[in-house]
Amino acid sequence: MTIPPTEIPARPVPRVAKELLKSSGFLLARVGIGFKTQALAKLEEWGFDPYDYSVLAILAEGAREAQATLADTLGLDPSRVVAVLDSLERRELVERQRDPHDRRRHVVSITASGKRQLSRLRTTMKELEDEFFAPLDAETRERLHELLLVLACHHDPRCAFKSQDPA
Amino acid sequence: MTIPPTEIPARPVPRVAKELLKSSGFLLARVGIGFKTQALAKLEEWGFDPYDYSVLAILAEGAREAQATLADTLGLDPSRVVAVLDSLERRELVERQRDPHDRRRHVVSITASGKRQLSRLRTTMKELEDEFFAPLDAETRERLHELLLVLACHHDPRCAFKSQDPA
DNA sequence: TATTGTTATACTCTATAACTATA
DNA sequence: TATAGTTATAGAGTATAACAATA
Repeated sequence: MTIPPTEIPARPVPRVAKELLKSSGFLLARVGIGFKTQALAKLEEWGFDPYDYSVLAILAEGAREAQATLADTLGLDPSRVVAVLDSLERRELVERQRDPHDRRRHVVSITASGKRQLSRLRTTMKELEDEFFAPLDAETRERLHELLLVLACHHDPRCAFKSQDPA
Repeated sequence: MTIPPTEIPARPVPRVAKELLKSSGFLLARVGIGFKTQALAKLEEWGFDPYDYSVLAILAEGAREAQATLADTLGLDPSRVVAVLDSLERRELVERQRDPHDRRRHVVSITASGKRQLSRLRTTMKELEDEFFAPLDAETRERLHELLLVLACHHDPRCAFKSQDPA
């Protein structure tokens, strides 16, 4: 039962470098990717692709969008948007119609069925968040949210809350 | 110069769905990936691959590791660790030696040159962080760091600070 | 027979660029 | 000629599994 004095223990506890744990950026990336991984796994269980939820959420708010606008919003190449919409349209969660004012354009909108699915996804994501942020109490979570929003807005103007009325 | 009243404005401001901005998990993922993207771009400017910094940081602390341990720590398949180490060894930043106690093993360690490079990378990453977190004052940054560490530890035991002394 | 590190294969993802139809 | 959407091609990245050496 004596452990032989090898140079390297057979199963040392693998640990992240302390240097990296001191880096807020590293932690931010690691935790953020951790959440995203869990979220995508959850969505996949329900038969959804990575961008489905975002697209449905955008359409539920903005009503009707051209595909190029969706591409801008999602930060995605227009050619990739096609595949996402094909998949959503096949399941009748969104609709494409020609814009009568410019027949090159497709106007995309969410269907009633799409809204119902979105509502379910919302619930699922809410549950996942409650689980993920469980170690933080409500007040702390709120504080964290504020900080993240500040950073998000600072690095991407698309995140800015702002009423769209030009009035 | 009159704007024709098309159904969809030619260039609407693309904005992220409000629903998503209300989600802490979504913000966390987005900001985290944003930082990682910037960090990788920075490292690439210096001729470094994504895992180079982590590997050097681990070796600088833990001295000598078997490749399988590195794989565990990095959450990487052993076959991928090979390529990372090949690249680092070619540049003489790390060394591989056979473990005399078990000749199947390679004992990996950082070289003097590797330590110098690590020091430069450290500085670069520090600069990037200062830039990235600029909208937050020092105290707030510290608070954010604490929260992230709590979450990181909760979801991955490898993040736990713990003295390795079995004493 | 099991384990360490390595190499080879196959698959997925995605960026790019050609293509059509409209303007 | 330029733009919106689509399709096709090629390249990078990665997971998987076979492999050689050692235990």
